[in-house]
Amino acid sequence: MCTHCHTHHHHLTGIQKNCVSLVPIFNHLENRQLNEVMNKMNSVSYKKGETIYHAGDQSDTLYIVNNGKIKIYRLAESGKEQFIRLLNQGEFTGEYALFSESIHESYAEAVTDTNVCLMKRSDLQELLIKYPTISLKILSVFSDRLEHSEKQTTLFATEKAETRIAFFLVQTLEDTPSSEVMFPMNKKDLASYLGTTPETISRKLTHLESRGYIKQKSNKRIEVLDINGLLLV
Amino acid sequence: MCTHCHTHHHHLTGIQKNCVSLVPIFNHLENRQLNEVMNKMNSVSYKKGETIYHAGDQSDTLYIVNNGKIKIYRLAESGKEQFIRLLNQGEFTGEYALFSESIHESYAEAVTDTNVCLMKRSDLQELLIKYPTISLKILSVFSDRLEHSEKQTTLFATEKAETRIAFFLVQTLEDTPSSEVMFPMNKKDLASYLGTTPETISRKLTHLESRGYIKQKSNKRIEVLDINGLLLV
DNA sequence: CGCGTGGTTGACGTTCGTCAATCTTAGTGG
DNA sequence: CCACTAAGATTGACGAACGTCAACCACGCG
Repeated sequence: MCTHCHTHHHHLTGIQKNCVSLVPIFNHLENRQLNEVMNKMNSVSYKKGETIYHAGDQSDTLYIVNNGKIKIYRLAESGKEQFIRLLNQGEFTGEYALFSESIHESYAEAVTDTNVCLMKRSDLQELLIKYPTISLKILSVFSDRLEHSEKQTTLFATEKAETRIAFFLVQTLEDTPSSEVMFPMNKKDLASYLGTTPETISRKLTHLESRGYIKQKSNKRIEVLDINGLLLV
Repeated sequence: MCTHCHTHHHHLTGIQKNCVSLVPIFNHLENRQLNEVMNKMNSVSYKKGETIYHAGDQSDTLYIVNNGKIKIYRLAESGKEQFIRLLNQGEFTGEYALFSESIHESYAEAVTDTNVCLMKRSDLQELLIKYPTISLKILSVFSDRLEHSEKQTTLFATEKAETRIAFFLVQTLEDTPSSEVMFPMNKKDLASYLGTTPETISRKLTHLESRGYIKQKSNKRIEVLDINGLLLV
């Protein structure tokens, strides 16, 4: 209910600099333009577990993660939570509220202590008109997300739980140099991201291990032994 | 395999006019600008059943439906087809290839005889830089699609087949004035859109009818008797 | 009038969610 | 640093939901 029960630290200088210069959608700008963008930013901190926005909240703000992690999730009519994505440093949210409806359909919650930079919709729109290349960057991020989301939908619609888990492992592995997957979330969130339950994840991981495809090192760490095997599940 | 086995009708005048003036992403432009956009457009016709692009195809083109219908679908690793969306007049596709990767991850196929307008990526990007308000329109469409896709993912991940079908009926009903839903596709495509099978759709519709929520008038036509009932399924 | 495609129905097996009991881990306070 | 607690993860037993396969039906088209 309460979206304002967080620690405010407005107008911190130096912090906004990260939000702008480290972020893909802005970091291609020249120095003078970067400064202009920075001046439109505010900054807020949230403690672990605090809610940044609720479904149903009015919104006209772009949120950029300065440091920390934010999880975006939805609630189905049935009340079940569905994990959508984890935002790391430099990633943003608020998009739907910014360009279409002005109320949120999802929830954003700080997973760790988190500092975010804010920009008002009107300021952003001015910037987009003034520096059209920013739009191109955002369009690129959007189309990536769209692609990802549609792939995810197809995965849910057509594949069984074990396949979804195997795919998740392979996909997560691609982002790391090692052969070890480290879950960025607990099993409950992972389960809701994969459209299943913690129990099923446990069972399927055990099954994959017994087939020799993976080795469970600890609760959140898994070593992948046979990628090709996983992909054939 | 063959993306070129279709009837070409390049440089038709008058047709492009529709593509530009009827389309939400362009129709807010002034006359002089509309003309400029029009000059960058080409036009191609496809017969019913022809493929417009394949997953894996190289692409640098925006496709706008001038008339007819196009279905976008994906193939899962398992080979199962998953229906993504139906494009009607004025809607566009090609986005992912345009702003991120340059290869398609989905398939586009003409459902009826169809005429589409084309614009090359480089031309579009020039326009976006020159007229930044176009980007805002596209951003708005993208965020709608993203919203829809994420909602769909949540639906698949958390709700059972009967609920998904009920939601589809209610959602489709919202677009029409009457209390009758007319499927724009056959049961096979509908099933793949809803992540289930034709058999299950049959059974669930029968079940919903026996509960008095709907009445099946014919194969593709369903009258909704009790929306609230459906929403509680 | 027959043929074919698409839709329906039934029987059956698999997958997976649910609930409860147990085990493990991490965090807290003495 | 250890003991205790609470939260999370695992395992088992069970049943519900749904996909699959096959047989059958119905409608549209030549």
